[in-house]
Amino acid sequence: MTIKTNKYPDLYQASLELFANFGYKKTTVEDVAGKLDMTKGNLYFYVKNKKQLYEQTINHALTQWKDHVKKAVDKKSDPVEKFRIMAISAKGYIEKNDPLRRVIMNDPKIFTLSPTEDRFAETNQAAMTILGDILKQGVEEKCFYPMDVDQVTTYLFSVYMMFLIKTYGRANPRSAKKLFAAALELNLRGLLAKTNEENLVNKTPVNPN
Amino acid sequence: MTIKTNKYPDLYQASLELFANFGYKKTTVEDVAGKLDMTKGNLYFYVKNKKQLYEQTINHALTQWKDHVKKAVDKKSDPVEKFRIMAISAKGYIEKNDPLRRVIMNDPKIFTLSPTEDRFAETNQAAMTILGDILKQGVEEKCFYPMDVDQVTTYLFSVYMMFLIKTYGRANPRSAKKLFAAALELNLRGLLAKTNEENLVNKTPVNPN
Amino acid sequence: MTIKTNKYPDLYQASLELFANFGYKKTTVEDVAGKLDMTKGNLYFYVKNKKQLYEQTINHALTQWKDHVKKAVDKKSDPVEKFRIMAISAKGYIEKNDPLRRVIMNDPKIFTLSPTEDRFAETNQAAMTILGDILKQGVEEKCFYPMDVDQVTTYLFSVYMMFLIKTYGRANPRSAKKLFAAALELNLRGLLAKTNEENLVNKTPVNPN
Amino acid sequence: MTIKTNKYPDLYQASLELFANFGYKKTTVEDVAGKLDMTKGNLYFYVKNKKQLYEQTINHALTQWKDHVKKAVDKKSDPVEKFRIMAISAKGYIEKNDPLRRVIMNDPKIFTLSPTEDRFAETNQAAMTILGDILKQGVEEKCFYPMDVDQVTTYLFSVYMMFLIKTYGRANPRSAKKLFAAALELNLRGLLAKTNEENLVNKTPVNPN
DNA sequence: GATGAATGAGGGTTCATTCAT
DNA sequence: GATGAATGAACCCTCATTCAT
Repeated sequence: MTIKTNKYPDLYQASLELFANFGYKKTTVEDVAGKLDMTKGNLYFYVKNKKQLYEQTINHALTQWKDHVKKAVDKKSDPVEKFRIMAISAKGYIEKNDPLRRVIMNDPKIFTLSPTEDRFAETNQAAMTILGDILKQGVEEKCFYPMDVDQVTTYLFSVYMMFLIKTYGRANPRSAKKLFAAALELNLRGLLAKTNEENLVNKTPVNPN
Repeated sequence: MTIKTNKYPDLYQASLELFANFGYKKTTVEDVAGKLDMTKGNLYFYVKNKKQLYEQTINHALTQWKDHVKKAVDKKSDPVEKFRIMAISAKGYIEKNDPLRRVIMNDPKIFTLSPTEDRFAETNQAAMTILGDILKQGVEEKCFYPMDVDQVTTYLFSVYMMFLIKTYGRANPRSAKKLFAAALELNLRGLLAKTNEENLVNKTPVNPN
Repeated sequence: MTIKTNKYPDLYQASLELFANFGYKKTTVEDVAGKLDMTKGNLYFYVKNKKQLYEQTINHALTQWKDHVKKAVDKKSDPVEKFRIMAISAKGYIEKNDPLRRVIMNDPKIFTLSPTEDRFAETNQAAMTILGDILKQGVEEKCFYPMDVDQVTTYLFSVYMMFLIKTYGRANPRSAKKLFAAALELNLRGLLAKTNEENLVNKTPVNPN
Repeated sequence: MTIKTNKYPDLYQASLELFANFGYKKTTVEDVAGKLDMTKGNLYFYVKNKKQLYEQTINHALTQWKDHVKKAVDKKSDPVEKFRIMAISAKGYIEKNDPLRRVIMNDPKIFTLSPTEDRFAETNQAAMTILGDILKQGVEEKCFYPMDVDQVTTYLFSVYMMFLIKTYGRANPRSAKKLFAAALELNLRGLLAKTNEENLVNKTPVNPN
């Protein structure tokens, strides 16, 4: 009795890699099928059309990313710590998941600020909530300055995403690291209430690997 | 002697609008020719191929944007003022130039952090220099904290670009304005040396229109 | 001993409706299976292939139509009466059996005059015989003019079929009724021996409902 | 200086023949292009898509048929003569234009009684008008019985079309001829006012070739 | 400068049919 | 009897690019 194998994980992986390497247009449905050792026709048994294959693939990958960060953040209790660990774990994940990074880089609309035309609204919202909760907590506990949490959340989320996407995997990693550190410092400087600035002293090492 | 009318301005405008509306792939060479009341064949007299048409068009538009900001910045002398006016005039320009904004939104690679594969390296560099000079001056005059100017320049430049692109033209303008103000404050808070924080009081109105 | 339910009646009905609505080409085997709450694969247990499914379905429906007319005709004895009742009952049946009508409308080859390539030769022959017998009887009894019965049978049969198919179910029913009456009158005028023309006075009402 | 050759006549002919031989579905756009010694791509320069190619082709052919009949009818003045010559010339044309006949045979919807969904409404209307005018004239001149001209026109038109289409080219031509003669006689018998029945004596030979 | 026509290389989709379980 | 999966063969249509005139 064989275990019915769920083909979607493989499917999403193959698909993500191809879209990353060749972009949406140049990736053929036949390419994807070929990588899975199945025929074009059969691929259409699992997926409605090329566009949907693409969106499902990305959604799957984004969800995994978000879950990974969420898990890391939940281990800390201090907002500043949470903020740092969030930034670091998001960075760590995308550093190692190059295909996802490249796909996003080619399709900037994946992170839109307008929920209307956001094909991944749900996933993106869930991810933003992680950040929003940290800021909210920080403001309540007075370690962050009293800000308009929603606005700052939106801003920081979109900025971080694009920043991570564009920074890693390219140029030399050393300069990427410095860039990341500079950005993190700048933003934390901005966030902190003046009385708390001693927090700028780095408690969590930026690059844990 | 007849005045030979230079067709490129019209060409760039038509092209930009179409690429903005339909994206690179869906915009056909015939669309562009049609908008200019010429035939496909004739368009190839002016332009080598579709890709080059696209890049020339964007380069043209980016250069105009940069010149507009440069002109505004040169009118101020104080670094904080310069920083503010830079942010505001860049924002003002893109707010009114929707096609450019939409084109960039569809092609995130227009602003790359790696100069290697940057098709608009020259123009982007020139634009970044404007920002870099402001920061450098600010650090020298000790109104900004002593930072790694190149890193921060790179970070802020890319972050601002993407932020502007994604924010304006969509959602309601009121929320865009608030978002912009929050971002500007956050970044200035981060930049300012502690002794200068009274500068946070807004001297230049954020929204001059 | 379980009562094995014969699935063919349902199968034919579902099939007929789908072919009527979408035509042969656009009706997929999966559509038919779906309407019967079975899978494509299982449908192939009952039917050899799509083409055969189509032909069986039509043959089934044509046979029922023919039987209905036959039954009505057999109740009369006078040829003129028979002719009229034949026309009327055929019309009545098809008026109420819209799917059949639409299928025939989409596939004119169902009624071919050449028996060679007639996929429904047997059924069509049986139907034509009903008409032929009426004419023969009419000629023998001298109420119809002395004609070449086979030719006229063939002509009238095909003409009536196409006429019924094309007339009913569409446009407004009132005009259809008038059209039918005009056709019937024209043909009866043609058929009648001159001495019998008083028969044109309608004994059987054209529209008995 | 070469004369610019209009490619449409060849195009329509090639197209008509292929659609006649293989039907709409089985005729490939590539088949048509091949027959014209051009590429698929170039065919799309002349024609929007397959469906439109088909409809233009048929419309062209129907129009030619109609014109041919119209020309013949216009040479006569007596309604009975006109009626006969109309029937005969229509028959003669379709007898020799087998591709058109076969195309129509495969697509019964070409002659619809409902103008709504008639893709060839205009052409069909023009053709019906020829018949309608004859009947009207005949009624006015009292050689036809006083009928509802519109109804009878519609009936006779659709009946004749289908009859011609289905009769010729198939089976043996001898039986076709007899069938046609029988039909014509039947219909004329029906049309004639009683006082004019001597007209049934055939003045125009049925088969002039 | 301008045009109409031609080319050719794809790529996405659909579906009838089969078959192991 | 029934199912889910797999196959494979078509076919339509798009478009960037070229070029003779």
